[in-house]
Amino acid sequence: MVNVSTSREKRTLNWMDCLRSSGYRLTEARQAVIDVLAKSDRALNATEIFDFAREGYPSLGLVSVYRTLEKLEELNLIQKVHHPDGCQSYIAGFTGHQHLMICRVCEQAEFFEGDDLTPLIEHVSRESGFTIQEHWLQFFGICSECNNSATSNNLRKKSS
Amino acid sequence: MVNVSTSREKRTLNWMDCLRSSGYRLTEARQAVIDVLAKSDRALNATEIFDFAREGYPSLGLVSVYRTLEKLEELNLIQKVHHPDGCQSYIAGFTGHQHLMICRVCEQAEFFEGDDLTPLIEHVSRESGFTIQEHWLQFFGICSECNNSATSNNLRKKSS
DNA sequence: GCCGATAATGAAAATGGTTTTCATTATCAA
DNA sequence: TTGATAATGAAAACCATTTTCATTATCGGC
Repeated sequence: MVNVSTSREKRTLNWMDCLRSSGYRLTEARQAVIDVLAKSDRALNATEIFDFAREGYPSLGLVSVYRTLEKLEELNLIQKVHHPDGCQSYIAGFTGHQHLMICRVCEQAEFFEGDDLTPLIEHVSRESGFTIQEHWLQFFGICSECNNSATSNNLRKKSS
Repeated sequence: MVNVSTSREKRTLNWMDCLRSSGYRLTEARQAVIDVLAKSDRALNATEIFDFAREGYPSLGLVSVYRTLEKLEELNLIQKVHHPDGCQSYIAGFTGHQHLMICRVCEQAEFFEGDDLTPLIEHVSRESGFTIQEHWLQFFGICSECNNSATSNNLRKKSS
């Protein structure tokens, strides 16, 4: 179990290095986007990133948010998060392919390792003849913190 | 392993019964949409459904497609399929919650049972303190048919 | 079988998220 | 410092979905 917060502070610098060493320029707009995303423990959509980033860099354009997201995803620094209603958001990736668990109350996200999935994949693959190349696993629920405040406080719930 | 094609013919009638017994009217527009979706072995998006359905019922409006999808989903007759690029499509559901395996070549979809997932959910839940309420699992790969034609024919591949 | 309340329809307009275009600006290697 | 060009922000374009609205079709009651 790896919490997203791990070494969140170094991440900003690390990402900028990645961008530079991939031949991309280091601009203020990109830094503003990276600052927001690298520090967040929940997935954010383009508009949210835009709003947060403009607090520190008001001249930022929404287009630059999309363009930066594109680059960061291409470099595997962030990954897409899919929501049941179809909306997309982005969260800092840890390393390689990981699975997400998302709290419906505070929206905090945690990664978990999915090694235990291998037997299922093999089983399904054998039975169906499918060659499985990629998988997608997300859990939705209530994190321990929100669980606790719910028991002590008996309500407090966000929209579904 | 349950193939989507199971009792596909009866499905159209069954869905119309469901609609009626839920107090919805039986209209030509709805039948046109249902005909398409009930017979498809792959997930279709609203525009695809619209195009296919108009072959048999040219006066159909796109809005009615969306409205019918809404009702069918509400009655748990179809389920949403999420694609890596974010687009949404719909496929006939079998019963209750099932997981999907989607062929990247022919787009055919097959359901598989996910009972084997329970230990993983319990494990993650115990370690993280998360109460897991819902999960989402999709596999992407190549189905056996497309696997075969690929080996015999060595190319033939759709866009990623 | 007809009637009438109203659910459902299709066309057009509105909306909202994302992408494209383009002239201007900023970055960074030489 | 300079110059090629990557990156920017604003505005327009796009595209899927939703809303609005006047018209039409369904189906229970007569």
